[in-house]
Amino acid sequence: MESKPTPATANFIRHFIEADREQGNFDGRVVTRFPPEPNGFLHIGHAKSICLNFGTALEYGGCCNLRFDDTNPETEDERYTRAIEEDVAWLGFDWGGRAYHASDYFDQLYDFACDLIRAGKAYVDSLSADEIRELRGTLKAPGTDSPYRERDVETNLDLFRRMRNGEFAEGQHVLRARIDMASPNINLRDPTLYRIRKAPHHRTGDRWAIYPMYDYTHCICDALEGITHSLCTLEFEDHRALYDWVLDNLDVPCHPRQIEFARLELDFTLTSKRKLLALVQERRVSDWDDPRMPTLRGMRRRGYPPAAIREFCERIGVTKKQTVIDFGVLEGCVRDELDRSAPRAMAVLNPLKVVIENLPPDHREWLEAPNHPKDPDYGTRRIPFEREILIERDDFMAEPSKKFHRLAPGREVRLRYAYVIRCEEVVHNADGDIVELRCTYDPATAGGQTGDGRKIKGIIHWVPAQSAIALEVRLFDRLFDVPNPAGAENFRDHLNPESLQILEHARGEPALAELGATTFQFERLGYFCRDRVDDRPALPVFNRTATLRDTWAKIRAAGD
RNA sequence: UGGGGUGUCGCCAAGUGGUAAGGCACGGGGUUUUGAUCCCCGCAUUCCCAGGUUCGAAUCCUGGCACCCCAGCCA
Repeated sequence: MESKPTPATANFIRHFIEADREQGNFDGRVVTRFPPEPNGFLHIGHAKSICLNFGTALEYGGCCNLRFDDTNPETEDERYTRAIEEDVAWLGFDWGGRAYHASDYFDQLYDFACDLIRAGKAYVDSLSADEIRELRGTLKAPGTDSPYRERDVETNLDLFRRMRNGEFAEGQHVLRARIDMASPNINLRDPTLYRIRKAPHHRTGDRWAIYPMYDYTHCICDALEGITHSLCTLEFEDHRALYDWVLDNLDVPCHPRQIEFARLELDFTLTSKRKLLALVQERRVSDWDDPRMPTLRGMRRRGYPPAAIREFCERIGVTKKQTVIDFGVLEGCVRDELDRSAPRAMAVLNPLKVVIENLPPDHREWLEAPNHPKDPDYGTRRIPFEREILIERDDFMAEPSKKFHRLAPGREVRLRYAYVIRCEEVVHNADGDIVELRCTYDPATAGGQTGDGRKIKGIIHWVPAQSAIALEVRLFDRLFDVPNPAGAENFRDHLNPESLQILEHARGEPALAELGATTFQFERLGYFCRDRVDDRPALPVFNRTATLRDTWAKIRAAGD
């Protein structure tokens, strides 16, 4: 990318950071954090946050921490933590060993809560959840003070200690901030700080019977880690007042600035952990890393290079307005990156046999082809040229349309990296289907020349019939091709994996295996990922010659 | 008149009083042993609407309109 008119760090965030630096806030440091809750796998939406947080820190010479927001023991699990670390690393970011957990701070969080109680800023409420909701008021009507709001400090301290010791049942008490039940901002109507949970925590076991809430925890963790700019999504805008209230009323080392940005929305794509989890549990997909999943690991198996996802995050920008990004933008980034980095090979999806009549039956000639059209560092591979070859069925038309310049009766076409052939005869079976083409080749046309200077417009890919190996692959439609993303029941109709054979020319050739790449571009067909899906390679991205949708329709029609 | 946000090309997005960047998509042309890539060229007299201030407004003021978020002991 030569010019980057819209870099990963949003300009509106830069304004805040630069204003802070001019005023000497945070000693000019910039420290961010990526704070996932370990209750699911990372998806494309998280990639935006990761790129923003790490990108911003990098831009200002700061650093970015990884922090697991593990304050809800009921939904979280250690396996997610490891997966998240792997995915962030795969995306290309380094948290420099600073991987923290909110649970690391449980003791300090508890002490701070006691400080709040002693300052008369928090109290133990013994109302039920329903009663609390009742007294909270509505969007338009103010709330009402709890009858327990005026409990004295000693009682509160004692109750809170006993809550921690597990002396009470879940729901019996709760610790609340003492702010303002009449606040127009509902988050300030004495929000819950701690609730009783008897569930074991994946890291602290059964050491705790109470767990802190997000609003109380996040700001303190930020402060303790010396975070300067706490970037989060738009729905937390209303929570900023609470974020600031907690820090203003506690003796913490610093007061980070919370800045909100719009979360990613990609059309046709689900970015709701709940729905993705449902897909896995209902076996609509094989697992979280199924290539149809919009998870980072799904995309990895689909063949998306991490650089493409980073570029995507840069192209879409970061603002405060909620938008829907065209899926094509992501695909474009993937194609651009793959065009740059994917080794090339030839394969045929829907074969049509071609017999080259002026070649002896035992003919085998080794032709050399570059593995990348622009980068010689990718080396070359050798392809056997034989009397019988296979070409793509729709590279031949019995009655060519005006714009069609590939093979047709009496016409010539170049076999990529090989010779020009002419179609002399079309062989049909009893049903009238085309089963074979009889052609002749022009020995004078090696190396891209034609000998007599005639121009050949069409170039098609091919595979030697005897030497080629069959490879079963699976075709996948777009990720979550759902007209109405809200309706999960629509999935079934759109998640239709199909398998088919491709014939790869590379039997006995080490080229593909030795290149070390996971994704290859097959000439004029698209990009194939060699990562395994149900023991078969997945066929992921398509170039414009054959879009995924078109190919799908084609395969279906051919299969009927 | 509950509070908090957002409105610039089909989709993103710069712009912060000086006369509408850029990307994607799209259209046209050229190169090409992938109808790919690559390279040119085109693509908002106008910034949600209506008034106002100003020599000058997407940017300031006033009044509307539209859309999103908030009443978890989730994050």
